[in-house]
Amino acid sequence: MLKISELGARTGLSPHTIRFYEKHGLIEASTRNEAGYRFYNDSDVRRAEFVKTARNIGFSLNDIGQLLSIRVDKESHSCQEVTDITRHKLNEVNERIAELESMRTTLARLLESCCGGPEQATHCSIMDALDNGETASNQQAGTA
Amino acid sequence: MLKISELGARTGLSPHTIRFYEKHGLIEASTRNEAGYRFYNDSDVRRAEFVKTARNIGFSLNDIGQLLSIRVDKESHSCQEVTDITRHKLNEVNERIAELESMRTTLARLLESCCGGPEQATHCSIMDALDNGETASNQQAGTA
DNA sequence: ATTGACCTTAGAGTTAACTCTAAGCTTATA
DNA sequence: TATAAGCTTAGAGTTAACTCTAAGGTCAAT
Repeated sequence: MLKISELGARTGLSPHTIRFYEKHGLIEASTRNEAGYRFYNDSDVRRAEFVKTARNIGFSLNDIGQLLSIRVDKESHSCQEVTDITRHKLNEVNERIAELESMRTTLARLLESCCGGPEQATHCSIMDALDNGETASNQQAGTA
Repeated sequence: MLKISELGARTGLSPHTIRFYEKHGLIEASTRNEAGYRFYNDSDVRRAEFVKTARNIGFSLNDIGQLLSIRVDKESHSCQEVTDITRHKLNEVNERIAELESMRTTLARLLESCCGGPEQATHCSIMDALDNGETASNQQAGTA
């Protein structure tokens, strides 16, 4: 039976975070001593490790709550429910990557266009581009 | 001279957001009428459009504040200051993309491993993987 | 018995970037 | 002249996931 700081050492979560997760129904201490101290048995530890793993992968606490409710009663849930959650997360991740890649393209183009030196920014091509409303989907060509 | 809702239509920002940006020093209305209504001249509009462009690219409001302080006095700032801000943002974006790609790899692997069907989740390979602490940097091979 | 480390709770604070509300003027339209 | 649409302010609420604080009780070691 582990105390909260020991569970923290085991999982890499702080005691604060463990209590926070408990408040949100993700982790529980199945026993307490007379003084109210939390004690975690093997099953509690495995659940906490599940939470940490899912968190590392990038699932939100809300997603993890859904995965846990499947985990405690697998017979009543299907693989499809699990893949739905996973696929939904993958879609979110893909969308976010696409946004960031668009930003990356624009930022890289801006950096290429500017000398980056100690010159006054009076004719800085990055400032010009921002003034001219240039974004990823809107590259100006030439000098009009 | 545009009223706040007209500037909103021009930039795609809501009046609420424009006031919020004003509170943070990003946008200003250089004149007000007797009743206190904001009016935006051409220079104000260009500044607001600069803000919107920078925002679209992905700069934070804090970054934009720095870019604006260069913009209003370009002679006192160098191209290097501009590229420093840009490069820093690009680094952030690259780091975040790397994290998300790691998540994507793991999520895709999980999805491939699971049938995704109406079967009970009792032996779901995604649930098993989460129980076994599998992450992007930690692929288990075989059945040990 | 004392000290220090650790535990408890409720609740507030953090961050970013909005978003909304309430109460009350002002302006434009019919 | 109504009336609706739009403007003003200060300030509160939202979201996610923590993170910290205060005030106090407990436990292990000396």
